[in-house]
Amino acid sequence: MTTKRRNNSQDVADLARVSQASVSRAFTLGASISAKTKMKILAAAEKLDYQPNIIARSLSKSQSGLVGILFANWDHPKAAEILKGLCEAITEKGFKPVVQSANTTESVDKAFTDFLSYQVDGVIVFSISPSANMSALCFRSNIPIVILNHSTPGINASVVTIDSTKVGRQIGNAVLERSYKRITIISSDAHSQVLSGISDALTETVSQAPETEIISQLTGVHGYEAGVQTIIDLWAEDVKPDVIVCTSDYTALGILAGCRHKLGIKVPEELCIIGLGDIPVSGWKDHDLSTVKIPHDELVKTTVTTLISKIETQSMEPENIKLDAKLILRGTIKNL
Amino acid sequence: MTTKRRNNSQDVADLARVSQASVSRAFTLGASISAKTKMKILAAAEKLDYQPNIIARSLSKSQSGLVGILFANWDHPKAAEILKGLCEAITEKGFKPVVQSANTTESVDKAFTDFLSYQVDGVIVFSISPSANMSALCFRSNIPIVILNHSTPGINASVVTIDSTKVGRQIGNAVLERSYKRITIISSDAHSQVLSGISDALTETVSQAPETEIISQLTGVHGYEAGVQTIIDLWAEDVKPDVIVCTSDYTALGILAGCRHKLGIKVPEELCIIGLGDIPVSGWKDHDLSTVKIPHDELVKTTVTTLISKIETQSMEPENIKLDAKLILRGTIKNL
DNA sequence: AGTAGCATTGCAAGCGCATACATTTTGTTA
DNA sequence: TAACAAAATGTATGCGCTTGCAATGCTACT
Repeated sequence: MTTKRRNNSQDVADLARVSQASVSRAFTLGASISAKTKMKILAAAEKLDYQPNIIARSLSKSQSGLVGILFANWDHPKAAEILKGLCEAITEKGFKPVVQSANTTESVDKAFTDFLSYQVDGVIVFSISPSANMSALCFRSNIPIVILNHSTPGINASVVTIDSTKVGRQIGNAVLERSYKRITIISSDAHSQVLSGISDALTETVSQAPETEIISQLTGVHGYEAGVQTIIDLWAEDVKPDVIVCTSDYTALGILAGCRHKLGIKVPEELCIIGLGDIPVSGWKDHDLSTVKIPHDELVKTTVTTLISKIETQSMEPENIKLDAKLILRGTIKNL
Repeated sequence: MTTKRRNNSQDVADLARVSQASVSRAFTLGASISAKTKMKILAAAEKLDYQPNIIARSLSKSQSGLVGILFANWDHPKAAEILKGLCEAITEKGFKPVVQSANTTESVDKAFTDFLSYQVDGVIVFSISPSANMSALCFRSNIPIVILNHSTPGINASVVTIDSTKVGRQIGNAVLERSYKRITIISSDAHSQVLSGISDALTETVSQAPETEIISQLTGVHGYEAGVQTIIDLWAEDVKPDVIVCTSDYTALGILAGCRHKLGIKVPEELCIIGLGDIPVSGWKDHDLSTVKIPHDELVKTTVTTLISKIETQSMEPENIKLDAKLILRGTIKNL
């Protein structure tokens, strides 16, 4: 079967008896063309199944209309929601998202060179940071980068995150008000921007109250099962905080389950548990977990808006944007 | 700031003192070029941050290397996993995924025309079907379509789904073996291919056993809260099946919670509950829900493989591929 | 009627790369 | 060493579109 060529603007031009340039103008918003010939051209285009070839347009305008999304953390509880938001916002701005999955250093670099090859007009990175090399390369190539939910110093890119310092203070205050004393922090990712923000602010806040202290900080604990095991281990080692702050709801739920079903620890009387993320399950009656609601939607929109504005103004100035998250107090912390 | 042009193959050619064509060859696998000049060119390219411009390559080869993904159902419990799998498999095959979100008829059509404009080499559609118009247009344009997890008759596209008929029979047999008699089917999406397959096969299977029947079939019930409410309503109306088959785990979990916490119905003694999807929560001790494990990974890989092979062979022949799903019996059905 | 001034259209030159074809270089064999 | 095949390289054209510039058509005004 001979693959028949798609119709191009010349074909339309021939049918409509105009020049190829006029066809181009008919499909360019605000171009100089009379209503009459435009009609004629659109009719011809319709007849020929013609759609402008964006690849060719990209080439001649030297901008692709493509935005690269580098998505690292598919296990994030809101991964789908976030990616959906990114894609929709990008589309709405008249760009198209090209999605790459990557989490190792090499694959991230590979993804970036691919993006460069595809002439993306900008890049959004979720939950990971590009290498210094790549961010420098993008900088040289005038391709703005916005990083969502992660941050590495010394990188030439804008960053959008929650204000984890504020969150840390809020947690600290909530805990103090309820006279909890001994705190343990459990996180999955030691290098998380969010963790260090919360951890620092929490430390600072509680250190001002007598007899209050952070007795331990565990890292690399990730997921429900790990949570169950962790609380069992802690109690076995006689490390008994009365507050556990967890940078993941799943882990927090595991800890909660361990307390209730394995150890018979009374929550919130004996132990207060605070998660992070407010995944739907956390709100279910069965669990009723105190947690931090992260304004994902807002984060996502801000990320896209920031990137597109940089693309359009050709600005490579890095910005650092922090949005407020909200502490939600449910059954796993004492009522006041 | 004057945006400096990215270096192109001519720049590299000049630096390496070769022709532009040779540069092109240096970056084309299997092209006729000596190792020596190739080295020279790659060195020059390195020095100039040069990467071949894929947009230009696409134009001259008239194939973009882009695969459109039309993603409709972001609420699917495995949405992230599925999209990740699609993106990674596509990338691995040397293509790039362009993701569009769409669920209304108009937005789907819009997404398709966008895909056409971007000259995608193929399209994957998740959980929705393109309009007859669009699928015909793609057919005319030689752009193969593979639909994952959905199906509409009379569409010129390939389809990859689970073999829901088999699942229906398995459920039917499991239920019969345990002497449950009265069945209710609850689904979110009345038009789901999966639902009708299961429903038909289940009906057929149980109809061969005396006194066994499907007493009711509810549609449009979606999510945990809806599940809770549904079971309450059923009992209030005195509609009391002893098996509930649910085409969503979330809904099934809601029903389970309603039974245990609101109505005091004993599961699995008085009521058997079977979900669909095997989301992680279903496996947790707290719930231990019987369900159907869908081989998402395999579905995804098959989808991509099928599409790419069609792209490469220029085949527009629709295929209908069905994969086996596995019934997982846990605590919400009686042990044998 | 003549013409300035503007809107519309056509013409042609790229955008960066691939590739058919022509030409040169290399390697092989008698 | 000559002669020829094969490999490497160069030349030139086209992919489908945008856009600067030139040519044309139209309107209104003197």
